[in-house]
Amino acid sequence: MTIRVILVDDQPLLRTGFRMILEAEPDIAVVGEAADGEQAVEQVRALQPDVVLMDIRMPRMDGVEATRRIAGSGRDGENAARVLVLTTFDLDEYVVEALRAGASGFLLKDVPADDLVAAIRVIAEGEALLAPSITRRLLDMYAARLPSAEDPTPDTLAMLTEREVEVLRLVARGMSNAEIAAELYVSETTVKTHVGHVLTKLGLRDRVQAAVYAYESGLVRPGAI
Amino acid sequence: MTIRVILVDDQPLLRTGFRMILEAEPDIAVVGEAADGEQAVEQVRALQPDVVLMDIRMPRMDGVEATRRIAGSGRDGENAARVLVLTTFDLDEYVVEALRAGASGFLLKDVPADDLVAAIRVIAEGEALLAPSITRRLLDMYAARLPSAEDPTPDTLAMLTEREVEVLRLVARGMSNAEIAAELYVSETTVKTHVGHVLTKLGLRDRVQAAVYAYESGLVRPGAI
DNA sequence: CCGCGACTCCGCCCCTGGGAGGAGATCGCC
DNA sequence: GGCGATCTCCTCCCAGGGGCGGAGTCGCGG
Repeated sequence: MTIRVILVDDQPLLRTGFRMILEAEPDIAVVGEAADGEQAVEQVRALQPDVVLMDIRMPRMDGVEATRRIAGSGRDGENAARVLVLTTFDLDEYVVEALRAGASGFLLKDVPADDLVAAIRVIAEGEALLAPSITRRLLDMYAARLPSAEDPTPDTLAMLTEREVEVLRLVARGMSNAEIAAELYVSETTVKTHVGHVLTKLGLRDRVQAAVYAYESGLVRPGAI
Repeated sequence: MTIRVILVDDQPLLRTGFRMILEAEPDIAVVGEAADGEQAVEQVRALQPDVVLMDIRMPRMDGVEATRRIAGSGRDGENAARVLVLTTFDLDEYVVEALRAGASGFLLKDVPADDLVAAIRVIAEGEALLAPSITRRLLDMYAARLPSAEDPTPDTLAMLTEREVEVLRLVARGMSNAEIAAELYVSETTVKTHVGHVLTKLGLRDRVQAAVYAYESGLVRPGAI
């Protein structure tokens, strides 16, 4: 059971290099090459590979979009090709976008040949694999995102009184001062006071920013309405 | 420059096994052992290791909490020990919790000795590393989060023109009409027109509701700012 | 007891925001 | 060519939002 691989990179030399590395492995076969995203999508459709080695920076259609087309098609069709993304630098934007696009792996181009081959085998089995520096970044984002969700008290939010948080929640539901007043059985003036306090305490300008802050801080979250 | 490691597991036999594997490496030294979370935290404080090999299931204080204490202390103190979590099963809850707690790595206990040693070296360098099956799960969660953002078209949103969506995004970042105008190089009047169209098309009253809608529809999501 | 913080309420003033209504430019499609 | 959609810009109007200053009640803790 050989692993069918397609190489996608706009530099022919690089493709040749990878091909030589991979052809040396008995269980891996390079069945196709592509120089840009559009070709890649066509090749994948035509050749039904197991793994696509994808450069992220390419002309015509970039690697992210190509990854989306290829990996995304797995939802309807059964056997989608797994995409292993390669890049020279570990630029944030590309990493995040590629992973969201459904890539199964992400390696830097300076990866040792052994690691590349090992990565292809892992990915062909349906697992996933990231370069350590990227894993680290992912985990950082992961760790950074949740503290704010577990205890929705990112410092500044802790300065608000109970009532102010209550008002902020209602602001974040798009309610006007009058509506909030009716909801809380207080006068509109009182609501304005609370809103004012929230704004000054959080260093915000208007209720729109307050609503945004409520979502960003995790105080309210999508779907909770 | 040897890597100082502490082993944390409630099974003495397992600790001995790991110790034998690691002591065979010239650049790794096992400087301590602990049988539960509380001991682990003490040992880390006392011995200042580089890497903590942590079992996730333990009496007294579980691995997640211990990880939180150890990795979390890195925010104030400078050199926090990196935590490499080990587990028998790749149970979702533990994985997610441990990663959120700040673990730098996650491996299954059936990992080959070579891989374990390699993982410790990677983590000692400040990078991160996950078992492929866990990487896969992480990416799936990652990718699963986006589909709703890829087609942010809960019917009504589809009625907006490209420009209107663009304006809506900026409104959802708390920007005023004047700021949006500056950002898009158009007049404030134009922005007001677009905002007005967005409101009427979506059946909303003001820009606050528009911002809320942007979050609720998945057009923008927390953390994406 | 007195101070302090939280919550409540008032009036005044100004500015942003949003509605109404119109208009010119470009593009693509019939 | 004509038509619709999109994007752009304008004026007039006024209600709501937010800053500012002031003030009253309650409960807690020094």
